[in-house]
Amino acid sequence: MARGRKTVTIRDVAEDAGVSLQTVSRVVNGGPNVRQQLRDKVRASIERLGYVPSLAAQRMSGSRSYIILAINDRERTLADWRERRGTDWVDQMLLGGILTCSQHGYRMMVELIDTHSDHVERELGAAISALQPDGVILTPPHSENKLITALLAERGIPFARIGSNASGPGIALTMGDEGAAHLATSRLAELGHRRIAMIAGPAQYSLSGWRIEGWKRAMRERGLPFEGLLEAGDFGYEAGTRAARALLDRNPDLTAIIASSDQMALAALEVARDRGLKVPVDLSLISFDNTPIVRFTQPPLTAIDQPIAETVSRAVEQLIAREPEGENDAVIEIAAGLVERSSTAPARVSVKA
Amino acid sequence: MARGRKTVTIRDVAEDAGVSLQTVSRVVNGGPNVRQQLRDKVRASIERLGYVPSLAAQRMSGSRSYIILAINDRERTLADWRERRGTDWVDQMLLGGILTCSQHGYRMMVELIDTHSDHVERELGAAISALQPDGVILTPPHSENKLITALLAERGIPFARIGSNASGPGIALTMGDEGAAHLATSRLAELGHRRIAMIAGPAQYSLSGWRIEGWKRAMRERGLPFEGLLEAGDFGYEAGTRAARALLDRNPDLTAIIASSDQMALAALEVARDRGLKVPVDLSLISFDNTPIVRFTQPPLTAIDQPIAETVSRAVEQLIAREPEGENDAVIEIAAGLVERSSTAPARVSVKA
DNA sequence: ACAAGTCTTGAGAACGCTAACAATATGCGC
DNA sequence: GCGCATATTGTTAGCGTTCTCAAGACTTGT
Repeated sequence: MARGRKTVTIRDVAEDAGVSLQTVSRVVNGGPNVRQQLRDKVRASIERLGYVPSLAAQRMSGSRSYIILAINDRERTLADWRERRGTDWVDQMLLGGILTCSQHGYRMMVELIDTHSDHVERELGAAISALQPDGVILTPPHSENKLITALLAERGIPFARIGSNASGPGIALTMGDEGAAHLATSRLAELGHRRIAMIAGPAQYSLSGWRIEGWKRAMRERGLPFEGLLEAGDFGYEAGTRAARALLDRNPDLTAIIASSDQMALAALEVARDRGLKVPVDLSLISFDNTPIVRFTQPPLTAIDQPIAETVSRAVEQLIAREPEGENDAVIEIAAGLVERSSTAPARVSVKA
Repeated sequence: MARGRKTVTIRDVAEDAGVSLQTVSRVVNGGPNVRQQLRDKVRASIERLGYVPSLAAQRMSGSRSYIILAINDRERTLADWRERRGTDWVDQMLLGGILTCSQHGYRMMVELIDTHSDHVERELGAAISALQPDGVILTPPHSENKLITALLAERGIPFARIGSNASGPGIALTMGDEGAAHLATSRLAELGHRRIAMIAGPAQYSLSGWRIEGWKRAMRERGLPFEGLLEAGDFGYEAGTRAARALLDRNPDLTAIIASSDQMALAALEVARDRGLKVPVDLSLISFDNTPIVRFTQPPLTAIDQPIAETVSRAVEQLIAREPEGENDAVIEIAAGLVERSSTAPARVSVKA
C-alpha cells in the first residue's frame, strides 16, 4: 500500500507541461495573458496528474485564504441539542454556506462561540489568527456584539451580520422581521381576528424589537388595541409555556397568537390543548422559523419561513465578491414568507363584533 | 482604522522572549526538553502578544494539518432540506465533531459529496488534495463505498466509517443497529404484542440489514412468525406511507410497527390516523433516529435514539489519537438507547391469545 | 577530573504556492 | 523594417511554520 503517496504539486504540473511554475499558477487562477495553446497544455497536465492546489500553500503565499468563517452561538446550539429540540439553524447555515462557498472555490468553517463568556474576543481572535479567513459570517446574537464587530473591523476582515439591520460596520442581512411580523398579523386580521397576541423573543436580539414593531403597525393600521397582548420569552419551550399561559389568563377573548419561535409556538399549542382550546378553531397560531418540526405537529403550524440558507448563501456571495478594500457596506433584505398550514382559521364570530 | 494590522508571528514571539524560533515552536507544541524558566518566559510573550499559530503555516511545514474532514451525502442532505423534513444528522455531526476537535486543537470541515455521482472519487480526491486532512469521517452511505475507502487507504489517510461494522479498512463505528432493533422488538413483545412489523431502510445501507436481523432474532426468540411483516423504504415520508399501507392491508391483526426512520414513522402515524387506528391504543409505534420532530408529534413517539454526536466525537478522538502508522483498525460500538414516549402501549387483548 | 552520555538550544532548509519584477516575444503604426 | 507598446513567459523572493541536524551545556559514573 503506497502510504503517503507523494502529493501532486504545482511543480509536477509545470514539469509535465514543460512550462514555469508561474504559468501553471496563472492557468489555475484564471489569470490573463496566457496563450491559448499553453493554457490547454497546462490544463491537460493538470487533468492527467489530478492536480489540486493546496489550500494551505495558497494561503501562505497569496493574499487570500479561501476560507469563510461562520460564527454560531455555542451556548444556544448546545442547549438546543441537549434537549433535542433542535433549531435547524446550523443545518441551514451549512447548506447555504457550503454549497455557495464551493461554487466559488471557497470553503466554509464553523466556529461555535459562547456569547455569554467574557472570552468572546479571545476565542474569536484565536480562530481568526489560526484560520485567517477572507470573511466572517456572524449569526444572532453575535451579529450585534460590538466587541466582535470592532475586533473584525480592526483586523480588516470583511464580515456579514445576519439578522441585523442596524446600521453599523459590515454587510447587514436581514430577513425583514418587521415585515414578516406585519404579514403574519395582517393575515390573522384578514381572517377576522381582533385580539392577536404576540410572544416576542428576548430583548437581547434586536430582531425581537422589529417583530414587535411589525405586529404593532399591523394592529394600529386596523385600529386594534394591543395593550396586554405582548409577552416575551427566550425562544425556548418553557418560556413559551409561561408566556402563553400569561396571555391566555389575561385575555380570555384571545383568538390568535404569533410566537417568535417554533419552540414557543409548540408550547402555546400544548397550553391551548391543556385548556381545552382547539387549534385552529378556538385559537389560531402562527410561529416563526418554520423548522421541520412544525410540519408534523397536530395540527401542522402555519409559520413564517426564515430563509436562513438563502441568507447565508447571499452573505457568502457578498463576502467573496467584495473588493478587498470595498467599503460600501450593504444592507440586504431577504424577505421571509408565510407558509400556511392548519393552525390558522377564521376567528369565531365574536358575541359583540 | 488599522486595516490588515500585521499578524503576530512566531518570529515576533521569539524576538520578544529573546529566544529562537525553534524554542517557541517547542513551547507551543508542548515539546520536551525546554527549561522551565524559558518555557515560562515564552508563554508570557505568547500571552502578551496574543500569538496563535497559523494553521496554514503549520500544515505547510509540519506533517499534520490539524484538520478532520467529515463527508456527508449531499443528495440526501439537500433533499431533506428542500422538503424541510430535516434529519438533524448534520447538526449532530457538527456538534460532536467540532467540540471534540477543538478540544484537541483541531478543526473540522464538512464536505458534501453526492454518492450517486460517478465523480465521487474526483470530488473526494479534490477535497483531500486541497485540505490534506489528518483524518476523514465517512457517514452512510459513503461508509460502505469501496471506491472511497480504497482511495483513502491508498493515500494513507486514516478514516472512520460511521454506521458500518463490516470488517474493512479504517475504524468502524456502529450504533449497534442489530441490538437496537432487537431492543425495540423485545420491548414491544414485553408489552404483549405478537404481530410486530418492521419498515426497514433501503438495502443499500447495510445497517438496514442489521436492523432486520435484530428484529428477526427477537421474534424468533419468542417463537413469533415474521412472514409478511417486513417492508422497506428509502427513509423518506412517501416510502413510509406506502410501506405502512402495505403492512396494514396485508396484516389486519397488526398491533405494532417499528420504522427505520423518524420520517417513515411519521408517515405510519398518519396512515394509522387515516384508518381510524389510535396510536398507541390500536397500534404501537417505535421509530429510529429520535430527531427533534418526534418529541412534538401527537402522540410523541417512542424512539431508538441514535447517538450520532457521540459517535462522531468518538470517531474524531480515534482519528486524532491514532499513531501515524497505526494499523489496528478498531471496531467501536456506541449503543443506542430506547426513549419511551407515548406511542407504545400494551397490546389489546387479542380474541384468541 | 575525564569520557560519555543526555538535555537544551539554535541555525538553516524545506513545505507549495503567489507577488513582484525581469526578460523576452509579439504586434502595430508608419 | 524600425521603434515602441503590449502580451506572454520566466525568475526570484518570500509567506510562517516545523524538521533535521549540529553545537553547546549539563550530568553522571568511575
